[in-house]
Amino acid sequence: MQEIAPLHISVDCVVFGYDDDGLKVLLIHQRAPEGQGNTRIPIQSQLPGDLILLDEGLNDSAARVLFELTQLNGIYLKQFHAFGDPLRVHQAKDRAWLQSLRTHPDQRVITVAYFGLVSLQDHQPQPASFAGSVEWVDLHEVGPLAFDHNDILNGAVVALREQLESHHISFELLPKKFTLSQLQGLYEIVLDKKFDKRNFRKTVKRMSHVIPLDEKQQGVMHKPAQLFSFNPEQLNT
Amino acid sequence: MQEIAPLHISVDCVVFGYDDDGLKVLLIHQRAPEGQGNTRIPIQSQLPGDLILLDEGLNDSAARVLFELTQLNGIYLKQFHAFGDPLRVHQAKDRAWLQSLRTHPDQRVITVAYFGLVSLQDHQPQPASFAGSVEWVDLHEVGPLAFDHNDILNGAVVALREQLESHHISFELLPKKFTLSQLQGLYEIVLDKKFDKRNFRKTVKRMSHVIPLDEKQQGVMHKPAQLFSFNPEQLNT
DNA sequence: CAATCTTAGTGTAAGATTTACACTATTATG
DNA sequence: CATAATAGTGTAAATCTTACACTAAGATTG
Repeated sequence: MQEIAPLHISVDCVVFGYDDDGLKVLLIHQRAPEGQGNTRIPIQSQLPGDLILLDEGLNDSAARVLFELTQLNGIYLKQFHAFGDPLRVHQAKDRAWLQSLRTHPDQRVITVAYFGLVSLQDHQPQPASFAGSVEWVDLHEVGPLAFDHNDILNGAVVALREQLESHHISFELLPKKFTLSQLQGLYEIVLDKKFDKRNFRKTVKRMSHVIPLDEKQQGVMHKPAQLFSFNPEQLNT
Repeated sequence: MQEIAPLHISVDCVVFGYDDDGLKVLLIHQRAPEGQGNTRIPIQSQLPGDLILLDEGLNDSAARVLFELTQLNGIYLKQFHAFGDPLRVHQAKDRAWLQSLRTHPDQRVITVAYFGLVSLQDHQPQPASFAGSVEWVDLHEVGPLAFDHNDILNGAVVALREQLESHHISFELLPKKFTLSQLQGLYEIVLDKKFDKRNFRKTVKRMSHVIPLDEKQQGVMHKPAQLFSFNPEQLNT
């Protein structure tokens, strides 16, 4: 019987953050390891991710890794695809970084990718990481990333679009109390498509999981909007 | 730096086969290994799957493993989920089988699951396998499977339902030339839902990738139906 | 306190899509 | 040539979607 060499498995998280300013992704800017002046490591950005532990489930691993790298905790995380090209971590631009970090830098790594959703108003927007600086980057301003992380990001955007309407996940990106204009803005930015205000509101009123509150927006220099919230009881209808 | 033990990775394939008789799944019936009378191995059915090779991409691996186990070749295969519960291959019912088969039977295995689609009329319906007998089992008659394969199967059914309408994959399950009644029957069985014949046909006529042929059904003891085919050029519209 | 700025909030009519529904047509068979 | 079995077709009502423009409420400024 053929002996099969074992491989490494990682998780990578594409965390989307939303506020009135737009849709962001959480990236880690690699930091050159200290005391290694000899190797010139090109500094790149990458998605938060790491190898999974020996007895850890995939979902648990994604939550742990994300917390360790970014301090984000308890957010919505959903697996969307496994990436396993044998050469996905073997491009020249990535070798030096891996050599500074891993005991087996040439080992093939298969990654299970998750997308996560966060309201930037309800979470600290600038978490810090020991592995490098962490920042929210506008989706349209993401440049070339390490490894195959641009592919992973693109896959996450597709998954987000597909699930926004079918899976009632928009509330993960909004503050607990939100206005209908915020909800509409979210849809417009994620789906890259304009909606008519009146028609959008008609549609929302048919959704039983969006419930109006007896409360108004405060501190805005215009007519304050009514606030709404999602009813978690009805999210799976 | 913490040393991370490498893990095993497998692929598992949920192959759906369709004919006028209904929707089937391809299962492998485990065969007790020869010359090992001492261990009582409970014989179970399972999905075709195996460990991936060291330098093999995930999609390639799924195609290879499926071919090796079932002789099926060149069929539509799509990844839909990775299953990684640390205990997914460690239930009592599965230990004996793995011990007869693997050099490291206690090693954790993460599996990347694919669903496949096949027209039973266009493929040999009873492929043979060295690992055991292979059979098409009606979806409603699938009993308890080895490992977590019932979970994987359920996930595949959900993925198939979600993608049938949005991704134009129905033609993978039908013969190259098919009648509108066959197409309707496929939708009814996969989505578990009845359609009105006239309304269904109106909808299909709006699909530019379903093209009528100048040909009729033969050998049926009733009015022969017109045949249609899918235009692969327009499948991504 | 009046004027202005800014976004919130609302209804209707036309067009498009979806739904419900029943009979005739064509071939094979006995 | 009668029967059995499925193919194939149209219309009217109901529903959903779309396009579209003005008034309302509060904050700010002069």
